[in-house]
Amino acid sequence: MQPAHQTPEPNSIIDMKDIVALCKRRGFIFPASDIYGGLNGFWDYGPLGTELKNNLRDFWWKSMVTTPPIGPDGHPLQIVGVDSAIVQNPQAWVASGHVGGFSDPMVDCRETKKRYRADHIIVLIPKDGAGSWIAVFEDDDEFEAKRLKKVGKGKKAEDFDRSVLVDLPSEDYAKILAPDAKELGSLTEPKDFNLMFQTYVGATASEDNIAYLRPETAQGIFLNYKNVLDSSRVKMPFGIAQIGKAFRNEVNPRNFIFRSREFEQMELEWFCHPDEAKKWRDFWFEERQKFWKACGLTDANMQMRDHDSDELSHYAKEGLGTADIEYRFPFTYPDFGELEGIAHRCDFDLTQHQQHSKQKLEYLDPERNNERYMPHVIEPASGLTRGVLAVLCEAYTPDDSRPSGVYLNFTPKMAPKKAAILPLTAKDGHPDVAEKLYMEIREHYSVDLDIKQNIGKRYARQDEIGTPYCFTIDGQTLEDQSVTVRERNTMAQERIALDKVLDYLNEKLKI
RNA sequence: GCGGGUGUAGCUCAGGGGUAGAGCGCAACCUUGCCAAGGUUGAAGCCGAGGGUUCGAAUCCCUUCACCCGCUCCA
Repeated sequence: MQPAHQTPEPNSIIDMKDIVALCKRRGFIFPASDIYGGLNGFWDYGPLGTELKNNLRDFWWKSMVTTPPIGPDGHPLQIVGVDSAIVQNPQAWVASGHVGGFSDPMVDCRETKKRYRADHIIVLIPKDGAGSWIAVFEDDDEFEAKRLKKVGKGKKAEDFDRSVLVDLPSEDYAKILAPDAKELGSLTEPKDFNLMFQTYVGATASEDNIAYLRPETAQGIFLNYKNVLDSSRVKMPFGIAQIGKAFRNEVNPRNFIFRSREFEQMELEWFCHPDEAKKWRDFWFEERQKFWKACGLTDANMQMRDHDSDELSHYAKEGLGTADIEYRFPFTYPDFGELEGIAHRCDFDLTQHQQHSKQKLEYLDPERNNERYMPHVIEPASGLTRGVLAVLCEAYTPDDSRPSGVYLNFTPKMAPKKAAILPLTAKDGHPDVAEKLYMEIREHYSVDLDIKQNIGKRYARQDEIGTPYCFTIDGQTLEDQSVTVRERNTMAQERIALDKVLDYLNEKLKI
């Protein structure tokens, strides 16, 4: 049976422009260097955005490091934190594969304006030397067959030699027919797009002192793996967590803070015996979904997706692969966008660093008859700033029935302001009582005191910034020492005792 | 990086070769008192930035920056 009224699916009707506008209007997120016209791919967090981001960050840290979850065997997990430098010895990035592999050669087609990965284009070279060279895509037989039929002049696949585009000298480009082009020689020379930001250490800029801003926080953990083992009493299995900024010189930053050039990551590297990798991968799959749900994200907008084998990273080619927790952002709707990746990195990173640094990084396990092994790593890696965006999108709730037209349905844990204290009028002693209450509550929670204008406007303002509770002092307060509590989502009110306000908040914010 | 669109007060927008307007918001005061009420007064933009044409440009031209959409890209 169909429901009488089809409610629209969550996030299907939200326009990102409205969220961006609200974020700027209310002080969540601004374009970086706004007064100079902004800078593509960079964003600043305003007063409320900073609170929101810190709430998410602190919750992650608490659930990972301060009070880690109970493991499958019933014991609490051991997880410690680090805060590593953004600039590291450049050799670290050679070992991690970022210096060599973090750049893609790209070619543009002057005719069709399309852009291709040069290392994914195969050129068919006629064995008899006659006719044009035909560019096709790697591993796309269907396209190749179609293309041959159209421009192959009767030749068959076996009449051609094959070469990857990047292996051909540039003087041959004039003979090549681009994948979607009609004319020969429309491809530009390959250009490298290195996604790592470069800088120079020291006052002089030269090849000798090039350094990079970290493109991920994960390597800072691997670099400190030995230090942590030697200085703290962790033993296998254990985790090292880090939250911090990372930088990627994205070709094309898009979608508000979803893909920006400077962003924040929350990463856990979970080290374990290779035989236990699967157990822990499955554990973290479950655990991480619980986390995002506790942040307010709903099942309807979340999905788990295993990476296809061809999209796996260099470190995850072997092993159990990678799965993403994806969120259905308004701009990806009805599809989903990555929020967190849970990867089995095998022993790739530690092995690489052991080779490049010549330091022994194997683990000597006294609980396994002194077995020496390179631990495997399960990595739940999420974007803090992406998380902020997901939480914002989830919270954004258009509602024509209320004056603000919209409210932010944050969970109390995420809400930048936990409560507002509002005297009904600016006289009759209401402000005095309100101020006294405010002085009490502000010791415990981030709370607003607002006396300006009429009560409706103040409720509307609090709705727009997602404050879950408003306490209002009115005439009755002076008679019986009670206040009203207005709950944001329902707009329903109840009366509670003035001296029970803090208890009320404690109770509501406990979860 | 390519194509298309946009860029005028905090926000949403109108206008348009002779040195800027509205609504909302904001500030103050009066009135009201439980969901953006009414009134008075006021602050706030030199029209994204740079250059050019012109006696004169925010309005025309060029360049550039940012944002949005589509492609591309996202180790």
